[in-house]
Amino acid sequence: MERLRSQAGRVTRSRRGVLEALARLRRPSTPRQIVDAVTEGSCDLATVYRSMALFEHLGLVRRIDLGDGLARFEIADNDPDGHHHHHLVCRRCERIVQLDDCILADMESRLSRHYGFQEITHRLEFFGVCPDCQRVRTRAAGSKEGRDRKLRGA
Amino acid sequence: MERLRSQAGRVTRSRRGVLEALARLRRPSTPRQIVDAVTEGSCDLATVYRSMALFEHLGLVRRIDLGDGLARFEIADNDPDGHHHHHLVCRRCERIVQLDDCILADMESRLSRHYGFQEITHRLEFFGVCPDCQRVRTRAAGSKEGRDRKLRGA
DNA sequence: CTATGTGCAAACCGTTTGCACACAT
DNA sequence: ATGTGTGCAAACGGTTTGCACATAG
Repeated sequence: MERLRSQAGRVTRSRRGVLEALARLRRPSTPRQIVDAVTEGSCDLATVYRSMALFEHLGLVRRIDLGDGLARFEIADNDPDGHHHHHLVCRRCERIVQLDDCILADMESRLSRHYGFQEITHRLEFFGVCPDCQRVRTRAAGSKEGRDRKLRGA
Repeated sequence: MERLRSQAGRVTRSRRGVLEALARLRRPSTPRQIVDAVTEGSCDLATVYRSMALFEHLGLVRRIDLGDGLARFEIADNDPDGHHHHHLVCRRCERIVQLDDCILADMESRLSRHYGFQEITHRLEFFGVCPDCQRVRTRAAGSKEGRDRKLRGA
């Protein structure tokens, strides 16, 4: 929030609401989920998109792509840049596990050496069926909110 | 093609054309690129989507997600199932390098043991700036076709 | 007071679908 | 002959944008 103030951004009710909502959700969330989670007053979808663009730019938020065509965002509350993580996502319910270490740094430097590419980054997600969903043959076990799309695995 | 015939699918001009086009392109291609590459006669976008869905189901084609919101497909000419690969994609031009070994199998089994997830798969892509594009400060070096969207890196 | 942010509605764009016609078998 | 596939155009759904109004500074 101070980050905003100092960087020539205005602190509005919407922006505060959106950021609080995202913090409260405490998981990678879609713009739709975010508007629904805003408590005081309401907030337009367009505003969420615009805020997310801004926050991402400021490094307050990270965009996650799970390959189902929906944008997801999560708070980048860890150290600003040095740290990123990947996810283990249940194909049936919404469960998402954070994986906190990433072993791909040396992979990247090897690729750089081998192919001459620079500024290499990566995108890595794992998909599977979580323990709860293994028990319930058919459908999601964990959460109650409506499923949107099936996640296609790698 | 025989795969189609045997599996209760009809061998039509469109399907042949689409598959040939994809083979000729020899890289992960968007539906748009595929229609444009069909030589004999023309083919509707909808047909490409339908054919890709079918071919993917038959294991003839793989769907690639590079995170720019466009579907891409590539021929799955390698062995049907045991083999998959990842990509190293230039953020500026269309260059895509195939990475032929995947070191994540044991990572998956570790995740399975640790979190209890099953049927684990993954999605892994690397992004960077290819050697040619490093020389040309501003724009794509390699190919001539119009850029659609910038690829957001991991 | 004024520049920035917001809501609303329309535009966009890739993808999917309904339907009547075409064609492989 | 007939059931499957195709083109066309409309529908869809997430995201983006234009514009007039609201508001933080």
